[in-house]
Amino acid sequence: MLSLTLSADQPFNLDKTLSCGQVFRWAETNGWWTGVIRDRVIRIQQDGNHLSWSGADEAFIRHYFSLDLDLSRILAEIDCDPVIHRAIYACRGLRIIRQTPWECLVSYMIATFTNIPSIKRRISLLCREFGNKIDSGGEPYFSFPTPEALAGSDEKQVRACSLGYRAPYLCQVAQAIHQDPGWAGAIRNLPYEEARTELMRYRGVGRKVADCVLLFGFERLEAVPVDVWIERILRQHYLKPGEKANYDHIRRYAQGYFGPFAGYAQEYLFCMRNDITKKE
DNA sequence: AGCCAGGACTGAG
DNA sequence: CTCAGTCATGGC
Repeated sequence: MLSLTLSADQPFNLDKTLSCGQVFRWAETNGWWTGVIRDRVIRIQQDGNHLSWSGADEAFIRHYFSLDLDLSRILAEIDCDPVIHRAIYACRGLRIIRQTPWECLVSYMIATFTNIPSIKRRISLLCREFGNKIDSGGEPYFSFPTPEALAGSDEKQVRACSLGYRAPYLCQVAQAIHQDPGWAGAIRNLPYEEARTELMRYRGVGRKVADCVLLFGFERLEAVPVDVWIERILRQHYLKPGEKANYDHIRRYAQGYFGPFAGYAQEYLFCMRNDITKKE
């Protein structure tokens, strides 16, 4: 068991970070979060400014949770109105996790046109079916399937993970990336708009999925994924009533309004989606 | 029971 | 370019 003490000027909230819907493979049981990263089971707990965990070294934990970023400065920069201010107050310490591009891409392809509990369930089935079993004493855990494992699988078997019409997209992207191991490096070297266009060449990857992958998998903190919730929030609190605005209008508005860390603003607003949207 | 969900694709205008 | 129809599934 390892531990570290967070400095006072470095806000971090483990619960918000793992429960806000950016990652889908962590589960909490009486205070302890358990997740699988690469081939390792990680258990972690926060008690005030104290972080305790097993399954990884400190450098990995700091990197994964972006503890090296000056979050106070980022939050100060996006804190431009009462709506986002309230979200920052409520979710302070939420950090955007550095996911691996492959897992992030597949996860958000699965995340189209569904809800978060279903996404978690489907990814869990996918790992159980195509990942490697990890012995950790108690219940079995499974690693995320490699491109190779998915590329060589039967589409029907993939579909059986409740994936529906997404199954052929997953098989295709797995084959493409298995044949092109340098895909992530190539995208990492491109400017935002070009990286986005490149990601959208994969079938099943549209604007929203591409923005999620850039934000959560490639550290493009200016990326603003616009899902139905973010669109609702922006229309209700930021855009003019009835303003005609398609995806890219809304995305660019948020990027211009919140600046280079607009992705953080997006995630804080998403975290507050149930409190700041009125249903009618 | 029916509506909705971290959308993408296709074809028509 | 916009717009509607369609896609497969489960949560609530």
